[in-house]
Amino acid sequence: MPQTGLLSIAAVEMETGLSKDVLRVWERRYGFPCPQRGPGGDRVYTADQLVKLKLICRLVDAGLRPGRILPMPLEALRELAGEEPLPRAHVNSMLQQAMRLLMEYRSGELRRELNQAILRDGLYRFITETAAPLSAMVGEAWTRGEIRIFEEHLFTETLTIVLRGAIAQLPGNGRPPRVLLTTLPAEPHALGLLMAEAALSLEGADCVSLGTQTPVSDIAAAAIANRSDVVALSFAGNFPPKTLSEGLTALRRSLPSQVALWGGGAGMGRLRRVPEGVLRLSTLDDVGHALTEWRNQSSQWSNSNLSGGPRH
Amino acid sequence: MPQTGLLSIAAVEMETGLSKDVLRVWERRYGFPCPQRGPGGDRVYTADQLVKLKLICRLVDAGLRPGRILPMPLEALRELAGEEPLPRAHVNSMLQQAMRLLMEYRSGELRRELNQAILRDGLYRFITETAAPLSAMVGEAWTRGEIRIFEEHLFTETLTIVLRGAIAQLPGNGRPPRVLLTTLPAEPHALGLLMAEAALSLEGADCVSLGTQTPVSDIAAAAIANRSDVVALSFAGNFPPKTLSEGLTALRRSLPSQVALWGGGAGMGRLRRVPEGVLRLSTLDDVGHALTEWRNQSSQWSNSNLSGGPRH
DNA sequence: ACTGTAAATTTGTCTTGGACAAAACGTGTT
DNA sequence: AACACGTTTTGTCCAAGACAAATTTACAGT
Repeated sequence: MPQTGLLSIAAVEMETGLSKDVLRVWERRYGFPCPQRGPGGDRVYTADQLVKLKLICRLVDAGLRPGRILPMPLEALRELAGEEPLPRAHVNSMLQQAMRLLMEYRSGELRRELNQAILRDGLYRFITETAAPLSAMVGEAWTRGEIRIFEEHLFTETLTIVLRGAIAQLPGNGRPPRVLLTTLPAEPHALGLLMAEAALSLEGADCVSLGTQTPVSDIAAAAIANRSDVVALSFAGNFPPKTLSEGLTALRRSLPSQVALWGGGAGMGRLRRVPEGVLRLSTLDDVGHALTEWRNQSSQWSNSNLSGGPRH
Repeated sequence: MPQTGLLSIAAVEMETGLSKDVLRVWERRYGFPCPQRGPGGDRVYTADQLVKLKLICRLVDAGLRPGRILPMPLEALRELAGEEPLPRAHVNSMLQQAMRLLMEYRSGELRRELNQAILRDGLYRFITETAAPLSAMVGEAWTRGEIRIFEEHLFTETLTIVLRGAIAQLPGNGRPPRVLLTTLPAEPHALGLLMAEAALSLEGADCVSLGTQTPVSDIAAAAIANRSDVVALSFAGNFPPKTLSEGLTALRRSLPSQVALWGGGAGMGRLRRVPEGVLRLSTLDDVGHALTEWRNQSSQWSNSNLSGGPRH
């Protein structure tokens, strides 16, 4: 059925991150999205409604209230979005070149270009100035419908190869802290995690990654088995804030108190209040700071106190 | 509040992966899980119920039916999980050693051991005799409850690093055919795909991977954009056969007829009838055969016929 | 004995309309 | 301004029912 451009409520949930409950209650209260119905009375959404919903999600994420913007026509929303202070940072020629290669499906050249950028700028600047902005650009381009899913997949795969290659070449001397990296079960995106791992490994931290989507209780068990000093989680921008907050709180409770809990990624930045005992890393630069901070506090603790370590 | 080990329905959804709807309908139909209620009538689950639920999830994944096992007491479930008839015959010392390292959380040593195995046996024998059987063993051990999810994650991550490293070191001279690798949207497992990519790259094929979970229409679009000669899909053993069959048929229709369609993995082996125009690769050995076959037919075609290439 | 078809069962997802608590907002007071 | 207090907004949860797809079972025809 998806060939016709029509979507079930489950598909819309997947695409937008809005729960079925929210989609239904918005329809009941504000009259949008008001989908057609299939033969069984089930909701069938159009591609246009999906586009508008995604735009609404962006605006809600930006702080606007659903009750205000949901009844508005698409034009008004576009205008609002246009007025949005666009963090469309400096788009240098390197990024544009990469986007062009991607859209022309020249993945081999893209990979070479990225690897060359690492050698030219160093891994740290590559991550902060190329990889991260490029990922954001690709995500936005997909939201705006400028590229197709398979191009986004190809980009993800290419950048993954490049980053993994770079990480593999690092000495891996295994200085403290021991960091356990993963994501919560609702977060399947691995790129942010990989960038964090690269940044941490670069500073000589002893990283172990579990990949994506590890249940909370398993993260805690793994942290203990691994004798981790730090658990680091990554959240994409569309991660539901409530789920995020609850997940972090639950994990903080399950974790021994001497194990620090760090959270990063765009989803983390969107959070109003960070749960107690959790350190927010707003940007990739914060990763380095947090590491230095941890090491300072750690040496203090080990000099003056026998038990435990830094809390966060 | 959950300091007492009590969980909301959302928390259980996150831990188990079962949707709220499923949790409610199971309770209604089978009487389990039957949580206490909070002040507002909302469900409050205990840690014990969560443990039993996770065990049930494993058994359901293994093919047992919810209606049969949900009314059973915990003891009977444990027995079932242990009894699972899985007589794993040929287990050489290398595999046992790897399993031991994994269960003792010595991931660094595991990685070294695996890399050493590549050098000792060669990449091809490593894939067929170590990586593939080991993946199966880990999957079974998880089904039987002998290892926890995070250990399975750690294994997947470690093997991924090793395989990606090996692939990166291959020359990548890009001889035909051009192969596009990915999985259907319902298949999130990447290891099988990675092993296939390694086997194909080893034979000098020109591989491009889209990672996992690409929609059918996007696979077709990508194959055209990439000028692929072959599209290769991978399916884990628990992949629903009906979905598999329909997915392959739909993809075969969307794909230009001169593009071959190959399917591999345990899920593929379970299929009774392979859709027309699809080549089944039952084992990893078949990958090499299929490649040789394709190249033979391809040279015949290009000598005797201007249009198209081999069909499968 | 095998195979294919038809009926019966199982199972996950979707539906409606109501209810509630936490968060955000607005207002008045110190 | 800063703080406490009602008010509105908003996301999540609930119940019980319905349905279609997937699976199992039963049955007929080679």
